[in-house]
Amino acid sequence: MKKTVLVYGALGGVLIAALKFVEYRFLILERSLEIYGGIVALIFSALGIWLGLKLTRTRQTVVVREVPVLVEVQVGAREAGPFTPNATRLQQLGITPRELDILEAMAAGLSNREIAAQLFVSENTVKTHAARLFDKLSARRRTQAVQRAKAAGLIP
Amino acid sequence: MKKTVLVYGALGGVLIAALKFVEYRFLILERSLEIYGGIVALIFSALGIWLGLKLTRTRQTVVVREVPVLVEVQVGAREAGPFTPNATRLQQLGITPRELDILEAMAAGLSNREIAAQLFVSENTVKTHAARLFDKLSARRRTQAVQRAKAAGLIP
DNA sequence: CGCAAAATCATCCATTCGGGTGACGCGCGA
DNA sequence: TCGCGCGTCACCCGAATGGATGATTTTGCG
Repeated sequence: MKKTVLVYGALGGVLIAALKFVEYRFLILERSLEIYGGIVALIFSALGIWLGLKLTRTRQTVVVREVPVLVEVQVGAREAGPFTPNATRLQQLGITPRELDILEAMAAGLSNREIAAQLFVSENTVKTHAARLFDKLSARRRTQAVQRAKAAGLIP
Repeated sequence: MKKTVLVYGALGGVLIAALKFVEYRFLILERSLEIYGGIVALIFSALGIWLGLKLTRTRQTVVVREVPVLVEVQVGAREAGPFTPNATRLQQLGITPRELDILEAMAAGLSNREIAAQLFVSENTVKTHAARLFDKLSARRRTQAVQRAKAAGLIP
């Protein structure tokens, strides 16, 4: 909600400026009021449309058609075997093996408590590992951490 | 669709009339140019924004023709073009377009508050959508929801 | 038009997360 | 042997999240 207000505020500012500008150029002409209004209206509706589109990008219409899929295609050269995390990136980020454990469990959608139970440690321990992970991954939430870890190739 | 066009047409007419009206009333006043222009600009930018949002909302227009799907494994989702969520599964789970929005934002690691800001709704709304999502995905946590959504091919 | 689904917003409450801090033990290498 | 990295655990506190409802508005469709 605050954002909308800000947008409108900025819009207002631009508007005033534009008005001042246009005003000086058209003030000479006599019957320019309609033209003036029309132009302003056009400009601003275009602007509005553009703004609306801009704000809600990636809103592509989903035209989906189900096609019978018989065989799964191994698209990329994804190895069929077990996933091996990118060791280079692991070292770059300074992520320890234990932290990787927590990361994987986290990506599986487990809560701290469940991770603790699975790894036979206390919930507090999981939390410290998690905190260090967030720090190293520059994440503030676990979903974000998972997302970045996936992007970095640390987890499948 | 035709209806909407008609509505827009009528709206345009009304606006023109309103413009004329306002014009005559303000023509007497001397320094009304800014006010007049401002009003017009405001109206039309608002209209434009609304229109833009409206137009880009035509998602889900074409729905699926159900085809028996035998095997369907979403392996290593290579970005071979824009991702299209599995509409069949979407319908099976009864997930609405808006909920999908929340799901995507959630997968991107955003907090409820951030999602609310991005989609221009209140945090409470995001929470209700999220709650319904958890219900439909049988998830208890957002990480779990994301994980299952990925597994179901709902998100990249 | 009128219904049903979807979307929006709200409130209350319990749980979970995340941040910060401090501490202890173990193994390894300088 | 000492320092250091790593793993472990604890406590506190504020913020975020999830659950349960209820309500209203918008929208799509017959």
